[in-house]
Amino acid sequence: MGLMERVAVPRRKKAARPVEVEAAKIATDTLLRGDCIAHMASLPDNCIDMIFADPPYNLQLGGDLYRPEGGRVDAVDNDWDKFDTLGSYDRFTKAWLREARRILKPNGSIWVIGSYHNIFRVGTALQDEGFWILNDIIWRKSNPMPNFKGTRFTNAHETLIWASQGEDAKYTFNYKAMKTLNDELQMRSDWVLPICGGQERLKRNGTKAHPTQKPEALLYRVMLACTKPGDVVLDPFFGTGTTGAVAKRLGRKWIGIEREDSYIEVALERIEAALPLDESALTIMQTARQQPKVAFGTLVETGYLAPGTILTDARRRWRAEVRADGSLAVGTDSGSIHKMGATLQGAPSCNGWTFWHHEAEGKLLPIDTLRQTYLLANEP
Amino acid sequence: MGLMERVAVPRRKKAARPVEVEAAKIATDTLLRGDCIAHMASLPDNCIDMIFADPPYNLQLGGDLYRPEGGRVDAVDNDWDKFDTLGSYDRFTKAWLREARRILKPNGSIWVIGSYHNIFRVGTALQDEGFWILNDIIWRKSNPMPNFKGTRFTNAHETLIWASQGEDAKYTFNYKAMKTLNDELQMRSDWVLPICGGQERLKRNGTKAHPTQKPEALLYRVMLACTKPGDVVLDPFFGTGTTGAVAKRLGRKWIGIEREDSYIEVALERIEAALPLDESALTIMQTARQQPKVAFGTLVETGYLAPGTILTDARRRWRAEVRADGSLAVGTDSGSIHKMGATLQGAPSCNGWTFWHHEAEGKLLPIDTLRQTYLLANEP
DNA sequence: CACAACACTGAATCTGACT
DNA sequence: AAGTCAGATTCAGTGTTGT
Repeated sequence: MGLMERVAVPRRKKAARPVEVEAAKIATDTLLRGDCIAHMASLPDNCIDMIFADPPYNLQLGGDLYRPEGGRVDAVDNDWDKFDTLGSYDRFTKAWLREARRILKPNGSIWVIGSYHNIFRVGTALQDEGFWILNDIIWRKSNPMPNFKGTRFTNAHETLIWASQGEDAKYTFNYKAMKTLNDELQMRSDWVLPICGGQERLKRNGTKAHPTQKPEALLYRVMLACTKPGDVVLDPFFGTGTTGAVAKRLGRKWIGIEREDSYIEVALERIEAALPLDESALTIMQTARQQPKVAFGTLVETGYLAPGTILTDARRRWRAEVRADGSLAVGTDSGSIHKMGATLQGAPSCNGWTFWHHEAEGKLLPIDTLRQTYLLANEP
Repeated sequence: MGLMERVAVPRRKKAARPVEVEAAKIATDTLLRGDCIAHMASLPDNCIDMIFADPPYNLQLGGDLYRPEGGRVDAVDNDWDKFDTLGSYDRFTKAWLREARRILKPNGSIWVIGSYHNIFRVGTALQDEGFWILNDIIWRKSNPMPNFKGTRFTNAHETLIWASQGEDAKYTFNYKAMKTLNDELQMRSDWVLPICGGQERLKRNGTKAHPTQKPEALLYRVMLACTKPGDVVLDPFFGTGTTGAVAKRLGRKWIGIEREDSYIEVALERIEAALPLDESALTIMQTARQQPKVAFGTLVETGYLAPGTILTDARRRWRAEVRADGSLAVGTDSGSIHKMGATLQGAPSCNGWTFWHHEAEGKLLPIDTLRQTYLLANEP
């Protein structure tokens, strides 16, 4: 039946391990004028690190609707046509998502923003096309437009979906940078940010240049979270170029696609004026995972810790002896610092670096401090 | 093509103009044991004023998840949350929504709660079946479970969809009650509420009676917003009966459908004990007023402070550079404004907001003044 | 009895490099 | 492809135990 065929897309597991894809050379920091599906179709496979998309919320904004046959949808005001309109929107969504998926690298990720009018169609299409949703993010507007009629709740948020290429795909997530940005607490899925206004809001002849210009702070957080300096960011619905301006500022490369001449003009001026940050300001907090690894045995070899030293846990409940090969001995048993910590506690795993302590200057210090000392002294 | 067939369901226009339907007599304040689709099928047309539904989320969890301290996360692994494919989940969703639509009065409305795993499927199905989405509501959890592995953003919210029978359908919305509840400000589409725990969390033999019990405050707000006293509220996924307990308290009639005996037992006891229209019920709505906390990183994101800016202490003894992620860099060391302030002074802690200063109009001002400026401009 | 310290818990799609 | 193992990772709140 039709429904099953539609959703039973086999999950691509292509990114389960490092993929050696030759990244094609493409022109970046450029704006492509015209239809986004056609332009994406002209790009090679696996060339984009991140896609940020702010697709039209309804079909009026979308201009010509996409139809496989190439026909054009007329706006007819009856119920049947509204269903046809949902179907058209779905076809349009699937068409651009399919191209997006093809040009996105195996370890890239995609962001799409929308409101309740379209975000459920977009989310469903993302899943149906094989993307794997990582988070839905709520942009909570700190100063939304009130609901003047008092007929509903004030619509005070928009929704972003963040997805990878598949369940087992890798993706970039600068965890520590996000945690730092949020005063040392994990960044949550709800982001409080003001709407775009004041000096930032672009105007032409006194009126706003674009009806739904996104705040740069939103793109800033997205890019800081999910890209590295030098990554290529594509925005298929470029509008007035918020994505390009932030990419330039953050030292990322960008490609924008836009069909409206009036937006293009504004976008190019704007990006031209944006100032890139210098490299030192772009440095972000690294997670421990990203730091160079030091084997425990290295500390023994290099004399930071002598064989025969007695290690204990913080409460001195267990004792272990360091051996010359970097293993720990407890009674007749022995193994790595992690394995012994886990075994003694009966735990499934254990970080030996923080579990085991040594006596130094009358204090009990985790052996992790020795590793830090070693790293400082031996940094490249 | 399959998609068109799927969405081209003829829409019932029954709600386009005032409808004089004889409301059928049905038994209320009762729990129906068994499958929700079968039980809904046995109810007459147009007999329900509001539906609140908390369907399975289809979580698709992997293996066990362990906390950093070693404990195992007690995950949802119930059979009722398992579906073979997205397609089978969609068929299930459409089947219960279709019955729900039939038994819901023309001027009734429906609420469905979910997470990113299922809410996009649900929203799409609602629209395809002809429901008209009025709002999507974000339940922002004040105390969500963290992301233990640091792999994504903390999943700190769930989404509710509120929909009427059609674009021109009337529906109940107690605007003034919501405004009063929100300190005379329009109720927004994002609600901050704690998860269900403590005394409210129902237990059997010392363990939670239901893995996903919803807080009464959530149902309280939904019912207060969208029903009148005496209205009939149906919950097709009744669980431990939060909907029934709140309905009784607020003087609404309720019908619950549930197939798990263990939940039914708990639900009946609970509703029996609930007091109708108790004055104390109002206290559950006194949600913690969220103090406007601003992270230092927000000032960087929103352009109040540019990356690369040099901060100093009041006496200009130390200098630090602001980086893109809101961290401060001093030499090779870096960290949050608080941590770096403490480190440099050799103090156990430090209030970075008052310690660090920036140059503005020839004066050295604490960065706390920037925070005040931000709050003035962006407070709702 | 007060208070501090510790233990436990919540709708979670929760590692990665190497063999 | 599956197995092995090093080792990184948590927030707000409730309830219990210990001093």
